[in-house]
Amino acid sequence: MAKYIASFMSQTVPTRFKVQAAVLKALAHPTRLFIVDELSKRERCVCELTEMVGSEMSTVSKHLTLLKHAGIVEDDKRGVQVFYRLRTPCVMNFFHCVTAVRKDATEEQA
Amino acid sequence: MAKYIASFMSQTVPTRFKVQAAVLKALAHPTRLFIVDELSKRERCVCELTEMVGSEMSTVSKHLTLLKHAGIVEDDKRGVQVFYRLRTPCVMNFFHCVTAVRKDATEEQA
DNA sequence: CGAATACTTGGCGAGTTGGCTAAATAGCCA
DNA sequence: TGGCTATTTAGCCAACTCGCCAAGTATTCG
Repeated sequence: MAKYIASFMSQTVPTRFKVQAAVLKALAHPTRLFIVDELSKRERCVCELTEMVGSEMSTVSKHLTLLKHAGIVEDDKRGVQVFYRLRTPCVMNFFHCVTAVRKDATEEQA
Repeated sequence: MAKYIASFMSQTVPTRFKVQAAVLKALAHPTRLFIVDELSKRERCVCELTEMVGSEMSTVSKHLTLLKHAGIVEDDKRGVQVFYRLRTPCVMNFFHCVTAVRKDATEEQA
């Protein structure tokens, strides 16, 4: 039965959802959310973020690379340091909405 | 060095980011975004969603369970069918913002 | 009751993630 | 040049994800 419906659509799950999911996936990690939150205040170099996060610099660097590929942050090498900043302040809107979902859930759900 | 900074915070990456990341993680899948988009229009039973998605019902059911645990949808058994609907219409705000991030990224990035 | 429908759960396998350590790379300065 | 600092890359491994199929549960109906 699913086959008939599917045949009506060029793809069962449209590309736009894949693209959006990729962005959400990039944000869906506590450390990366923390980084994004910090970068919403001001730009930071990798070493500063590493201190704040409290894991290995290589790990933080990987998180930043991932955020960069998702189009969420951009980098800027100055001397020996690499500074990261948010590309889209809009990203911060997520936080309010996500909190709302969560609050709702904990209030009403068992 | 990271240890000194970390010691100032009760946790290096606060709990609120873990909670928010969990919600984002639940949304970070093409099929689940598709389902959320459909449910933003009207409630649907599992069999309807299964047809639209085009995978096994067991797979769709698992996605729905995951969304339910994240507090994004709620279910309602009526007879032999289970209807799902969004708990928070707010979730749809994500879509506009995520699209903005993506558009930005593809325009400016190589 | 037994059969059919709608759904959920369990288990398996391929692929991905996220942390670490170690090694490579890049820029600065003596 | 060599040495130091900042960062990225590579390689490893345990844990998790997501698809499928098969089996289990629940509700309706004859």
